[in-house]
Amino acid sequence: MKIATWNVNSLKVRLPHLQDWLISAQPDVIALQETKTEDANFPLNVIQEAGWHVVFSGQKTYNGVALISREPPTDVVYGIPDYADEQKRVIAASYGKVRVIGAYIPNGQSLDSDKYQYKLSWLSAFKDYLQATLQRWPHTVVVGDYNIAPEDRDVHDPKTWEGSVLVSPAERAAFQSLLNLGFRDGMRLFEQAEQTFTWWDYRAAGFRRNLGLRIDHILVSVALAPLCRACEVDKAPRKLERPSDHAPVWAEFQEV
DNA sequence: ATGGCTTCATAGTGAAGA
Repeated sequence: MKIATWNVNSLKVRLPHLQDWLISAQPDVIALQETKTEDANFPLNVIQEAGWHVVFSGQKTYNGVALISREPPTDVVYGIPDYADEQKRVIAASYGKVRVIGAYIPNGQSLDSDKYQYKLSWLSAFKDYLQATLQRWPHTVVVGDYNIAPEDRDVHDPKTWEGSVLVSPAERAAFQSLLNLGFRDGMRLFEQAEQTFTWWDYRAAGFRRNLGLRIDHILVSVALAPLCRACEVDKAPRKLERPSDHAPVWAEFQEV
């Protein structure tokens, strides 16, 4: 079973890239973030006609998440239960015994911003949600754009990023507290090349110079981790014309 | 160099992203 995540930065713009990637990578489930599409405008027919199931939760201009799958989803849950949030950032579903949560964690903007406080409280609610999810579904993967680079080795130039969002001690502590619930950082289950990133700045030729961050993650529950066979970034879509600034990340699992 | 580029909403530019 292959589970992937991709911040597409507008599904409308990236639909051709997504269609190509679904064919070339053959994921069983892919979580999308930043669809930036109201549900009424979601390209449902295009995806269904290509043979996929899809559930989604979107809004105008910002945010928006979706889960595309080969098999139909069950027990679909939208948002974080009991956490009022107008921003469409979370969607979850089961595929057989495997629970998949797709998330677009807030960016935070800057350390002195209200959005940073929103990010930290959001992460607190998300943690409670993951804890409850694990109790019901031991085989859970939590994928998406976390907007957190967990360690300095996940940052192209830690000095440049010091004092910014995505790398602050509080954000990194929140990420660690998610792992402490009983998850592994999927990519860290395997050897990765130095300077392996999932996002590169559009500006200043960020991708060509590998000025990136590793902020898109696949968290694998401890029950599922022994079944994980690989976890990698696919940089190929980032090289296309008019790419998303994020690359897809995928993990392969032996059947549960 | 607090910019660079890209998106959306708009019909000039501004907000936001990371």
